[in-house]
Amino acid sequence: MTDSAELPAPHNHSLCINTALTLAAQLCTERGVQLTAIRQQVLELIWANHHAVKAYDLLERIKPLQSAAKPATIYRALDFLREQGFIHRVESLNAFVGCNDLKSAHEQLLLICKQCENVEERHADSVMQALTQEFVLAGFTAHHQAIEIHGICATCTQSNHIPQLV
Amino acid sequence: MTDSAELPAPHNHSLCINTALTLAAQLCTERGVQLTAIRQQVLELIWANHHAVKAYDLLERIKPLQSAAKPATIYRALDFLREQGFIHRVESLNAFVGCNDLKSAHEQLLLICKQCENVEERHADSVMQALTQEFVLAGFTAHHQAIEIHGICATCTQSNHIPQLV
DNA sequence: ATTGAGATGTTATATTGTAACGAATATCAC
DNA sequence: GTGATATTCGTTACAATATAACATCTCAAT
Ligand SMILES: [Zn+2]
Ligand SMILES: [Zn+2]
Ligand SMILES: [Zn+2]
Ligand SMILES: [Zn+2]
Repeated sequence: MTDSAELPAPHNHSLCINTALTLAAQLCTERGVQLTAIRQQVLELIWANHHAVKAYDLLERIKPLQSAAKPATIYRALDFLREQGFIHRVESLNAFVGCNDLKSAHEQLLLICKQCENVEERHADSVMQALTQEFVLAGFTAHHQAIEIHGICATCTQSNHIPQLV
Repeated sequence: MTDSAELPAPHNHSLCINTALTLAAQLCTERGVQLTAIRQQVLELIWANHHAVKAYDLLERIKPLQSAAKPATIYRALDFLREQGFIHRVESLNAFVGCNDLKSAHEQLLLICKQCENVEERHADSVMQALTQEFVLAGFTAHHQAIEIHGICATCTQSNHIPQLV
């Protein structure tokens, strides 16, 4: 079931979803925290694609499942999912995206495509090392990092160069 | 006129302000754009210290000078100052800070202290080079970058280790 | 059964940011 | 100078994002 249009590259997105949900459930059990229906549904909605999703969009989308949902419903679920490291907040978009590496603690380096709106998460050691050097030089103790790059992704760059069929 | 309390390190902050305002005025002339009273005042208010300032705080602070000021007044000035590269938006705080290097085009790398709230701008070539490599690897064309690191600055780290006098 | 912790429901409000349109002001060609 | 043009600003209204506060529910441990 490959989905071509809006994904960072043609790929089996069901696998993305399944992996994320399965691992999240597993980690919650290990940690003795509850992946409640609401939390699970919000996580699944976030993983609908690789876009960054806005809180109020999530609210609209969850209403069919949770008719009582209010802003606090969403923000609480988002808080939980962030605390557990299941999602990242995209600061420059006021939006949220699924984390693609639940197994390792890591800082977020996000490549955000202006055209297709996909967000690709990378884990560049070289960048992090250079950054760490920079902190140390400045005597700064880092607690949390947000690295967000806006531009055009590889897929869009390619398709921009291919003449349209229609 | 050294101000000790809330600055990244004891320094002559009047110099920060003067430099920023003088250079901004100069660049506006060169570019044929207008540094109007409102814009100048907003820039000066932002440079009151090295904190990131919120738009609505600026609004309150400018009202004595511009009694007709409304949200749009501030946001327009902020848009202008950002277009001209005189300030940076701190995405993770929804706030704004003066740029400390008006002479060179550059991406923003901000060290944000949770304790004193000062924001220090750095220009780390090593980080940017590592980042660029990462883009190229991913086939990504970067247009705009935001690198924001939250933690504790050198000054606060030191003063935390010094027993309080009171 | 009682209790306590965590999760959710609910209402209200705070904070951040834009759209739209007309009036005022600066700029430039003539 | 005068009029045409673009830019800036005043003003109103509203959209979008996020949190506070308190009541209620659930469920497991005692
Ligand atoms: Zn991640
Ligand atoms: Zn793209
Ligand atoms: Zn700068
Ligand atoms: Zn500090």
